[in-house]
Amino acid sequence: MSTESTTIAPGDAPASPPHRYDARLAGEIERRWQDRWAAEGTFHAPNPGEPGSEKPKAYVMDMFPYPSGAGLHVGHPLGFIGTDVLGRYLRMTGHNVLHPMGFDSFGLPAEQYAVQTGTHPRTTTEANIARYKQQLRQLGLAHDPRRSIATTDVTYYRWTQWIFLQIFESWYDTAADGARPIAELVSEFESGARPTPDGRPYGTLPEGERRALIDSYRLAYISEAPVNWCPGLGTVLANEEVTADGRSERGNYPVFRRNLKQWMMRITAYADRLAADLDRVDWPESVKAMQRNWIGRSEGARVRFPAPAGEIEVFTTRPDTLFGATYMVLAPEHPLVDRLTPAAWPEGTDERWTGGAATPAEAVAGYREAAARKSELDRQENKEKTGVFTGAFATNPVNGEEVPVFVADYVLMGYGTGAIMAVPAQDQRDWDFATAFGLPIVRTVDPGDRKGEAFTGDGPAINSANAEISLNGLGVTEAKRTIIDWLAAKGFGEGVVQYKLRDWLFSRQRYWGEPFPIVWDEHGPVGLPEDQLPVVLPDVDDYSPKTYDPDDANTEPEPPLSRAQEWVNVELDLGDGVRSYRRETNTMPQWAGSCWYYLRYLDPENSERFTGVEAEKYWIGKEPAISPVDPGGVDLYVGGVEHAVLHLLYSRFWHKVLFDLGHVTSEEPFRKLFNQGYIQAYAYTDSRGLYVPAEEVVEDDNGRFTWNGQPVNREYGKMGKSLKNVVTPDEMCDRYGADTFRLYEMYTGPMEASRPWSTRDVVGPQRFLQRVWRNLVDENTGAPRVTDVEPDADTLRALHKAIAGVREDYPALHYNTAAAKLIELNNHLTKEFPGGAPRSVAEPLVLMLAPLAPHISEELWNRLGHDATLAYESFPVADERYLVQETVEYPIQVNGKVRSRVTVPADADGAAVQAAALADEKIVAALAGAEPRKVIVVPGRLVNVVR
RNA sequence: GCCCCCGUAGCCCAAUCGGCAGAGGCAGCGGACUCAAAAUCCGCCCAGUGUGAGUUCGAGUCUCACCGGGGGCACCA
Repeated sequence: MSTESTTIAPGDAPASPPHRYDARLAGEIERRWQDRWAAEGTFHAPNPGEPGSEKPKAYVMDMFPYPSGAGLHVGHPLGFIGTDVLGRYLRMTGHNVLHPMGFDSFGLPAEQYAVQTGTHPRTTTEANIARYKQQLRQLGLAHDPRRSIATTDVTYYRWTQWIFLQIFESWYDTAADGARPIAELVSEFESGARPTPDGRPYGTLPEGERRALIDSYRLAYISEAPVNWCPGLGTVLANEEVTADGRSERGNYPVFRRNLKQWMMRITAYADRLAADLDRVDWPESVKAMQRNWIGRSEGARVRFPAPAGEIEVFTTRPDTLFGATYMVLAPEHPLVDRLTPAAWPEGTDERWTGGAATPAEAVAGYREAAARKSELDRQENKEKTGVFTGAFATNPVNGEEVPVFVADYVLMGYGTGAIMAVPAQDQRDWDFATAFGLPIVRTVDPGDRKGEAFTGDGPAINSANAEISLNGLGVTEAKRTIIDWLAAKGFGEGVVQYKLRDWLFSRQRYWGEPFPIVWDEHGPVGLPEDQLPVVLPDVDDYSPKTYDPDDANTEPEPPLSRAQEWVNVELDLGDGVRSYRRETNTMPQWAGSCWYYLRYLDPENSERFTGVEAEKYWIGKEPAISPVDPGGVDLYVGGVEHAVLHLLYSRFWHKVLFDLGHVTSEEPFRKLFNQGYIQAYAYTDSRGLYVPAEEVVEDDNGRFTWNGQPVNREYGKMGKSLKNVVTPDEMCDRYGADTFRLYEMYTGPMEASRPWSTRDVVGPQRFLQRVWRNLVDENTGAPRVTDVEPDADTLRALHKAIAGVREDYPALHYNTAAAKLIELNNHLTKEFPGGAPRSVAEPLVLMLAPLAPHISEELWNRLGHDATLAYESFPVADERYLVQETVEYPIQVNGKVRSRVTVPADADGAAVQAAALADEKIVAALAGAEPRKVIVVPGRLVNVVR
């Protein structure tokens, strides 16, 4: 009864052919080549002077990641793969390519984990970096492993501290329009070339005063500035760490605006250059626009209005409307308010102006208190104009009118002078206030038919003349120029440029950041000499800052380092004998390390200098051949648009300081910037609104989504653990291999486009690689199956068309279309050469595939008989002969609609094409004997007959 | 409220200077292979470009308005 059973038990199902390119074989190939690249140092980029550096260089770089505990998901490597493809292509076209990777490893999560568990942040950070490196390695990225840096490395942050000292020991010389060493400023004061503010000789000033004077010039300085103080977290926060309703993003604690002593960086000194030099870099217009907007350059005038308590200075962009200034407003915090306020209300004060208070002082105090209590949210949502009269008047300098002075919170202390001249006729905010308070409105620009609102457009000036000057009839631009000249001549004001940009709050009350290379004596901060660097973070028992009752605004930040008393109190000899100092206990913000890492990659082992002089010139020096105003910088910097302003602006600022001081030759850090899109993902919620595993959701025939049979809601957005829709590169490498994963990410769309992740679609790229493999390798034996047959003309045309196309697409970062062209070529091989591809086509195909799918390409190249890596092989070059067609098929349109086609020799001239078109029988029929009115022949494209 | 970007087959995406709307992939359908299925292979189907005007011999592409989506800024004088 027993028979040979042909039933195959599950588990040993007939395996696919032993040498089929599947996930298992891909994995084996990938690990083997990754090991070989590492062992041979394939991607080591030589520095100037080393063999290989004579080639043209290319510096391609990613925004480095923060190594979080969650590891990478499939969205993170998109840009990394994109730069890798470009780098590999450039290497094969004869470039010396630098493609490094590092880690932005200071940061809050490791510190918070330390607070919770007592684990040193360095332990967590290093474990996370190790995991990131492993995840990145499996993707086959051609980084130079010798140049990997982390901002938390002591050998790195030593130089972050050094750069801080450069900034601290400099001042901005507006005459020279650049930073200079502070020692030169001291010399100017000492010699008397530069007088002190009150004229006393510098040498006669007490030391404390001399120090304070010099400190007030430094590019890094201590300031008592309004900051976001969060007692619940025990730290000050950057603006972007505070939510719109005035709470901390992390922990949701109240945040208070408080004046606290903090380190600031004088980025405002560079506002003009930061704005102007945007014209010299190759960046997306949107990012340039955001930076310009952030810097907020506006041209206008300062005008002084005489008042009993002193002049009130205002900034206005519309000095042409001065004759329409009918009142003034000071910000509630304006220092002049108290002096202006008289003891009693003037006779006949409008009741709407007093806020119901008996005296001006009372009204002002009440209003200030109310304004301070208002949350950011109130101010944003409630734009109704409020304010009180100070009881004082000032004099409009153009017409001698007495105008009332108000306090109102729609004027901000932080912009301009904190005071405005109000011109209700030409400013809607002033119009609203004037209407609410019954103030006069005088039109000074002819508004045409517009009534009942401010007119902010251009038009002829009216009502704008005094005994000496008349603006009447002038347009806005002309009127501005005229009145500024008059104001300057009379000493009432002058034209100025104003910026929205503020100085950069640079200190944080945290543990896991760079310590400042600063100690304090009785007079203030002292920069440590270079030989005392690095200042190493001390070990502490408690990593948390002192926290307080979240609602208690009247508390002071106490950084974690301040408790390390034996570290804080030091005896040092800084040149005048051993003395006692206290170390600065704040740490730097996370932006510090990322401000200059692109410089350290150039020369990571340098222990004498932050980066090598020659290396800087070689990799990022100015290249006048690109443009006469080329500022230098990284050739391509790829990252997300979320860093459009802060990181990129801070980095540009530091770079310009280093340039001014002669430490670098380039003027910008990043010559070309590219924002990659995001991989997004669907997430699904059940009827209770809880997220369900996205992987398990299915779509039914009606297009509805269900999970375990129950209907679920689909949302589209980020990938995240809490959304239960994370897909990791590790999973993809296991299921398909890294090459398939790389190809999928590059193939689904152009680099700049955001797009949904779709695991289902990954089989497409996998099938393609499988087909390439099968065309070149026998799936049963693993032996190459290329032939030595001469390819036919069609095949050569297909090959060279692909080469020409791919050579255009790679450098333009159009990887999706490059891949399509390779698929097309491979499809041609599949169809025409079922017995194996001709070697003369197979080899260029492999080389062209290599940037996108490097492991399989290396393996194929090897099996085709080449021992060396293909990383330095020459990229195929198209032969023009195969790109020209012998004949061209012209579509023939009649009135723009295609009616027929004719095929003519490719070298036929316009007349011949026209003759052939008009002779076509369908066209003859369409014309029905009539003469065409016009015939348009577009060479190589089409013919359009107009009847 | 202001500014910027994007809307092309069921889905992801192509389309030089304005010149035949389709390169490629996914899904779907049919077939080959298989006892069967998976995998693999071959073939096929599918939109007139968000809407409405305008310029043009000709518009996905240029202009204007509107609709939808995304992003930035938001009392910055």
